[in-house]
Amino acid sequence: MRVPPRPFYVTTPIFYISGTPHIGHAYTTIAADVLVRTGRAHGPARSLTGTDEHGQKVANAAAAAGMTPQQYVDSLAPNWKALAPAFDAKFDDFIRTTEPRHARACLALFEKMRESGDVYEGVYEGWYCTHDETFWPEAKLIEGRCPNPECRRPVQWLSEKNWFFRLSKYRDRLREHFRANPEFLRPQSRYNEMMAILDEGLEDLSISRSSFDWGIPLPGGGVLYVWYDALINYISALGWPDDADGLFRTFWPGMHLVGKEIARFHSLIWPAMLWSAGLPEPTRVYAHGWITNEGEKMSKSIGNVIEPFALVEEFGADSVRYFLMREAPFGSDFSISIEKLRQRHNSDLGNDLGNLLRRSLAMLQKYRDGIVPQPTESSVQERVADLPVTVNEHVMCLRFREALDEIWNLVTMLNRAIDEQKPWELYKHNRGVELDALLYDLCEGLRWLSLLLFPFIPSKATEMWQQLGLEGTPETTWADELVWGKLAAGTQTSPGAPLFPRIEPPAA
RNA sequence: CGCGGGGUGGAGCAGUCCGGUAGCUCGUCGGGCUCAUAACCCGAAGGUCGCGAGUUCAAAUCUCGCCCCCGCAACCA
Repeated sequence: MRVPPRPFYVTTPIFYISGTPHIGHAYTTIAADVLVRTGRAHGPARSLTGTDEHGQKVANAAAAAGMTPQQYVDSLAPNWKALAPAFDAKFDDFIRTTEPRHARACLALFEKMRESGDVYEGVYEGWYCTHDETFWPEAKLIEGRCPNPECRRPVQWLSEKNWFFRLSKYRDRLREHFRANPEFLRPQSRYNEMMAILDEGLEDLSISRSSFDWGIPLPGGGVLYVWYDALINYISALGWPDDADGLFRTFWPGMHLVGKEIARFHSLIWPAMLWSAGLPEPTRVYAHGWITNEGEKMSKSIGNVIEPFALVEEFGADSVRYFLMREAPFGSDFSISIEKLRQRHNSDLGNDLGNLLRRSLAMLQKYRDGIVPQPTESSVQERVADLPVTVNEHVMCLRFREALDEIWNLVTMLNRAIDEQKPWELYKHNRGVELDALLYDLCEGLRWLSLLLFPFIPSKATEMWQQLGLEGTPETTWADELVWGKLAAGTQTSPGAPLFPRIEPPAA
């Protein structure tokens, strides 16, 4: 997989506002944040997240709560705005689909598509379950009732006049695009799935609704279908179509991070919409897997939902970020457990990394008054020469785990250097030159680690940076800073508290 | 024949697309070290890669058949 072009624009899905944030939302959010922070270390980069606020479900829930839909979504938006900061994720923009800038873009896109002759009026009808808000094909119905096992209510025949998008027209172009760009949709399993859908053919898509009015109103009546409206957020947030700030010009096309269940909307429908309006398709869609709790799907009814905010409270944002990025290959489903998270925290972060910083600075303190010495040679420099490029490639191709594996090689290398060279003996036998070389390698190696790890664990990486006595933060351009020997001799370090204090398992 | 994911040392997982000495983390056991958050380093034990057949000089990897587990139509990334 190639490194995507820059400038670099990455988005999370917009989250459906009437739910509550769970660990899966955090997963996408963190991945996007790691990506964009790494991107920013190399040049211009921009990130977007937000909320999806239209649709009948929202309208119903608002009515049930005795509020107008607008009051209702306003009351929920803060929950979602709090998600990213809780995980130390920083986004350049947060879009709500109820904002005027979004409505403007949606209507403009609708117009463009109509001008292309891809929008026509038709009748949308079928068997409808009011409770589930879903149309069911005749064949799916069970004894004339809703096939959802938890519903089984009678369905009714519904028929309304709506706008349709001629999606079928774009099948061949989509197939061609998929064939020519095997990296357009990742991972491979999703790509195969979409190809299979394309082989079967695409049906036109109803893109408006007239049975309720909580949506973006169309000039001739009715509102836009919530999914149609939702996808457009990726460009409405860039200021399209006016593009007064030049953001669209600079950052589009971008890359979408989504969950596997919405791969279809992002890799088939969305590109077709853009093409119809004469705009370029996204550079890439990455559909990651789901997180399960010890192998079981999280659900409220089972009662095994892992609350993201509680997790952060117990382990800290950096530990959770690290765990989610390190534990499994990005893309496939994986199971998390509190016990595994605790182990990663103690073993990788506490023992390997935190302890490395602590023991290194402690020796520097003891032998050299905490002042970075002047080195003569390095046993590490050559072996890390390729590290920044390797790590960047892995992250940009969403191989977060592999990136961390590479970074951890440096952690191990430094821990090993201490054991092999035994600084306490060098000190005892007055072998100052060798001691200085080693101590410098350790500090410089730690500085590199702080820079390389910043996208993953921003606040702890910054703490490392400060303990090393460095100015500013590790949020800088890699090309300038990841140069071996940049750490100035004479720097006064200031050792602090353990980076990742051990977390003991609950008493049995 | 609905769709999708998976079955690899005690646990959790890579590797499977592009066949060629089975790898990682944790755990266990033994050793080393004392700078450090009972942390660090080295070594060892432990696997017929779900089952069967086929292709091949060679199969965890390709082909066919079978068994088992888990997700999707629901609060959802």
